[in-house]
Amino acid sequence: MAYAKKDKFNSQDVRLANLGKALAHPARIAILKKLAMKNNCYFSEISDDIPLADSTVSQHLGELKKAGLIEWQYEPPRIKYFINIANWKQERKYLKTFLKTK
Amino acid sequence: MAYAKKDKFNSQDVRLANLGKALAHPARIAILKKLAMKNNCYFSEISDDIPLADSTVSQHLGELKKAGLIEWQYEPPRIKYFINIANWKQERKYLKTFLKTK
DNA sequence: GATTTATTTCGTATATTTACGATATACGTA
DNA sequence: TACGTATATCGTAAATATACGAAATAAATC
Repeated sequence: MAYAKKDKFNSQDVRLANLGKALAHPARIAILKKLAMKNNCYFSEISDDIPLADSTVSQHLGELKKAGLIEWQYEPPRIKYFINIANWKQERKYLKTFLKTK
Repeated sequence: MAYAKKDKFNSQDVRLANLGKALAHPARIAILKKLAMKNNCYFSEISDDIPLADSTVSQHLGELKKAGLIEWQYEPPRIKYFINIANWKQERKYLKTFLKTK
């Protein structure tokens, strides 16, 4: 397995890399910016802004969920998305500490 | 889809995503941390710390060069690496502005 | 000129990411 | 129960990232 050696990395470094990965696509940056500005958004409000198919936007939202950066709530027939403030603050703090060491 | 989806992404978002990409692997995080701590390092000092083949470490250094985050100097028969302070500060500022909007 | 040392580049295999359309699901409403 | 709306998931193709060892490169030294 090509990636077995990744296990040998420092867990702090893995964590920062995972955050980097979450931010590594302009669609995901745009989603986070929009959620930050509006506090919360329905899926369609997000996908209207992103030049990709709805299914792809949904996939990017999935990445942000996986990274713990966003949460969602059913509001039938729609779904409301918002930033997971606690996690975001935590990650941001982590990242800031890293940025400071330079 | 209310709007045309062929529009390109915002260049600011692309730039942030590129920074995220540069930070999206633990080896690259580890390299940056080490360079920050020691100010500069020879290739071998870096690769000794990273659980990957030398050629792969070189590849990761290439990614960091491409992102403009590091510079190097030939010091035969070795190569000294160091952080590109000006660019790093610029990118960090960019990222911090993004982080603040949350 | 040949050898040694340090590092990069090449060739290539495999994994992961990104993208789309089609289909499925969940739920309110007729 | 059937239908419409909003969104997710599936299947899959194409692009990109990651990893390694082998070979190439560059400069110092023998």
